[in-house]
Amino acid sequence: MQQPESGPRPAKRLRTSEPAPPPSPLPAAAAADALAGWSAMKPQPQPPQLQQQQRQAGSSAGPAGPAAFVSPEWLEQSLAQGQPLPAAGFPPPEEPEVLTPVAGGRSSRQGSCPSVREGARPGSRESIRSGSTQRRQGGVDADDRRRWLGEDMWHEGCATMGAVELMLQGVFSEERSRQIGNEPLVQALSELSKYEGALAADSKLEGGVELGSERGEINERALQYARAAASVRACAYRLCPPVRAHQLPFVAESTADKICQILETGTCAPLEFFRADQPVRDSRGRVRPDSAGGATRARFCKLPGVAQKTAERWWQLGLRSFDDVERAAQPGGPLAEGGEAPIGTEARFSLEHREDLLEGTRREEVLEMMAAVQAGVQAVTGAAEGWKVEVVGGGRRSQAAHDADFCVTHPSVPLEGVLLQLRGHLVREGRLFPPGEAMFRTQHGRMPTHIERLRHEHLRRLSSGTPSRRTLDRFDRLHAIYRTAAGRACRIDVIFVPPDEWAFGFLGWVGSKTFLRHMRRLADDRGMFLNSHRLFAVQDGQSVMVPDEAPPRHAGGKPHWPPGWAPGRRVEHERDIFELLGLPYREPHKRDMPG
DNA sequence: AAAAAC
DNA sequence: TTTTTGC
DNA sequence: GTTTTGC
DNA sequence: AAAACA
Repeated sequence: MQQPESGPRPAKRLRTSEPAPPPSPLPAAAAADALAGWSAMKPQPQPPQLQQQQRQAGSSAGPAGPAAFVSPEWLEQSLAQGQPLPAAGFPPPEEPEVLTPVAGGRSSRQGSCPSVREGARPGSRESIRSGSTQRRQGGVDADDRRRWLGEDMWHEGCATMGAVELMLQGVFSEERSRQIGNEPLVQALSELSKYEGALAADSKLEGGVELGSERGEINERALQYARAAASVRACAYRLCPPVRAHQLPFVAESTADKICQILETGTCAPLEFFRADQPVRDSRGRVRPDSAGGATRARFCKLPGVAQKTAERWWQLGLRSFDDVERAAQPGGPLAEGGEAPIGTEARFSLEHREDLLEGTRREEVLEMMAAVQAGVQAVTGAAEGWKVEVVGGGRRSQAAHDADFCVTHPSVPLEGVLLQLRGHLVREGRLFPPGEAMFRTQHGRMPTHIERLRHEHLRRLSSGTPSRRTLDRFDRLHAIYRTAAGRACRIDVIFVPPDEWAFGFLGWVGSKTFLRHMRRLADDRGMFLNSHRLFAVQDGQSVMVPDEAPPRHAGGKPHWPPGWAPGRRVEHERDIFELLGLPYREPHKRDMPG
């Protein structure tokens, strides 16, 4: 009933300090070490047939013309949407998906206590028993929480915590979710999130009318689907219809409906519209402006150097495939020099090398790049010992990664300027495509004074309540394209993290994005401020570092040292950050919340 | 926020 | 000035 | 009912 | 779209 990974949390060792990370092994050994977790993971097994069904649906696009057969689901969903749906996603109901009732005996109570649930729509105040009895946050009752989380992860506190904290008790592993049988649903919700994300172009003004969809920069729909996808991935039992609202965190009526449709038919209305490049409708049945071309625009966005704006522009020029874009970039075309919307250097390169870039990075390529970074920092600093180069990002969480990310540190060599030297070194060695040819961006020189800036930002958030623009981290970073020995082009990111911020930087670069959002929200709920550099709290109107200058806060913002912690102990490992936040530790491969 | 492309 | 950049 | 949603 | 808060 304890958190399986965190071990006996209370009886933690009490250390003073051990400032220096262990010296780094030779490149090859370091590589093997960093990737040790991979060997435990198996190559992708077969996705269930649900996915094949979905693929087919996507390929034969087009709205429902004079369809020969109309399935009940098609009719139902078309009516719900107020418009005819693309017929592709609604095959004749020859054989309804084999969906056994919930596995493993946990289903015993499923649907068997309607007394609480039937009238328990959030809309009806009936569901909230005058507040006194076990007022639960997040709408999910204790039984549902327990079934969702699974017995292994469940503990007393889970019954009453907020939804964000509850989510962070979960295990987010694609492998686990696939074994349970929920991964196709996760993929469908994640796909929806990506389509929404690709639309996020600032549609503030159009024809002088505020469309009001975007407040600030967060895309609420993409966020919502990402949360739902994460919630499903952590679900301990196989979901099968009917899925009730509030059966799992971040799934209420609307999402539960879509989940049921996906489980029953393999798809749902918005998914089919996106896949067919058709505009989707909002919950009130109105066509959402600028929502056409979801599938194509999301595909364009996969190229480094292409994001929402460029994807939308290409779509509006009538381009529907990479081949179209390539033709348009030929002399005389709209994307050529002097044309209507000339293609940028980075996008042009990405287009040319799309076969490499879209395939993702293979294990051996990650190892090759890591060895090159390791050798590079040794060469440019003359320090042969002590460098730590770790794989972070998706490559650390799972086997599949679209790029290679590395965090680099050294216990004693100052990191200032090393990034620029490394960059020059790798270009001279012919390993990086040079600036002007491909993506080649660096950020450096922001580390001096960064702590004071972060304190300032922390306080500004508190006082002004301004949504305030986001601040990315201030580490020296390189974002570029690496040329492997075999001549393949791979996206690479290198991040220099000072040793005293290692745990925070590592955590922030391992992700996942959705996981970090939850962690940072929890810190906020606790009255703290977490970023890739530090954890902060407020004391006497000052921004103070946790745990160096003040104890962490717990529920209600109360200062409290967790078991094993006392003034003087410093954050050295990722696990320390989980403990300060009162969370069970999760290995990187269990932080794979989909986005 | 800041770099780079425009 | 606009667009993209990370987890 | 209103605000927040990551940094 | 959902949760937390007022």
